[in-house]
Amino acid sequence: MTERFVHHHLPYLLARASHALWRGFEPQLRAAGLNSLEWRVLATLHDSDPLPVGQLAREVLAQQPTVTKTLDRLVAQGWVQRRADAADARRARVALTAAGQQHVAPLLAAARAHEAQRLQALGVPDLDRLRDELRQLVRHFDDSDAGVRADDRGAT
Amino acid sequence: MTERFVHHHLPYLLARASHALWRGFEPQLRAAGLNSLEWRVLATLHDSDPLPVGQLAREVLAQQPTVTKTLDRLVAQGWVQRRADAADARRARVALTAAGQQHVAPLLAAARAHEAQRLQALGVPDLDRLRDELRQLVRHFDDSDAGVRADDRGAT
DNA sequence: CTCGAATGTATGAAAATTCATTGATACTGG
DNA sequence: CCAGTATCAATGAATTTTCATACATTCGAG
Repeated sequence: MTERFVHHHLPYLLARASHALWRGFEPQLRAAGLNSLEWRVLATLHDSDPLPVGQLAREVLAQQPTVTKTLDRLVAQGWVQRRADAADARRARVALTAAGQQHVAPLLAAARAHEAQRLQALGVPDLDRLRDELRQLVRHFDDSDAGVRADDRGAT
Repeated sequence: MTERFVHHHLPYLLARASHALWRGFEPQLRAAGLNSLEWRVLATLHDSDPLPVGQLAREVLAQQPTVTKTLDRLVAQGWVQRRADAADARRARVALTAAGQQHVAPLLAAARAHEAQRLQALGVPDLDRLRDELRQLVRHFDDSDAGVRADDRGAT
């Protein structure tokens, strides 16, 4: 073999890169009383319309029961609320409370600062292009995988 | 705000991209009796020299006690072995057994095939450049963060 | 040498996640 | 309408991960 598997394998490289960039931020999350998933939930909700649990789970890359229990904790803290969905009684609509907004706001600023600080002096020539490519990749698969799910429904 | 936080934030974009690319492979892992971390451990070890537990933990993006317990499971399955380190009795040297090699081999092939299949027909112009940039980013931070750790040692 | 600090891994209790399933509501064809 | 099926979220038991700490070994100063 010419080089190690894990250095070719794109899903792993992406995860490594994510982890490397993020490294060092965990203490600030801990200080705010959040684990990674709770942070992703709050960060996702802070500038989103109220989301159903299942969709939120997909956005934070977690499974639905995990998110349900994470929400239980965040609701208990008073940072999140579940509202009824007007059109569908099975659905919950999840949103931040005012306290939740206030709690994440400084963390969002800190996360942006942390990212900027880590990226500067990094030799990647065109970060904006990188971001665009990643967005494109994510969108492509999110769309086509959703298509597959819909096909399954139809075909069954 | 012009766009959602999570669509700007590079660590999150990278994680999303990793997840999107990888999606659909989990059933094959399940079929092989592995969870994600166990898979990463086997994939990392299969083309590596025997690694100490701590270094392995960094490579698979997990914490040391998590890896210790994952190794216990993999050893119990007969896929991994811990050997003594000649130079340092505190260290374990972790390596695949022959059975472990045989167990991962088809998964590695399947993972490569899965990646190729997902990437084809994807509109990212230069995937090799993307890979290079990610490798560069990972290496930069792995090195500089290791430097920080060493500095800490010295300064304390 | 020897003592004190540092490092590498393991361990145990607590917490979070996962898997499988349930309960409740919505949709669809007849 | 109604029955059958699909979807959404919650639940409980089992598994995994985490946090804090312990144990053993190595390192370094004197």
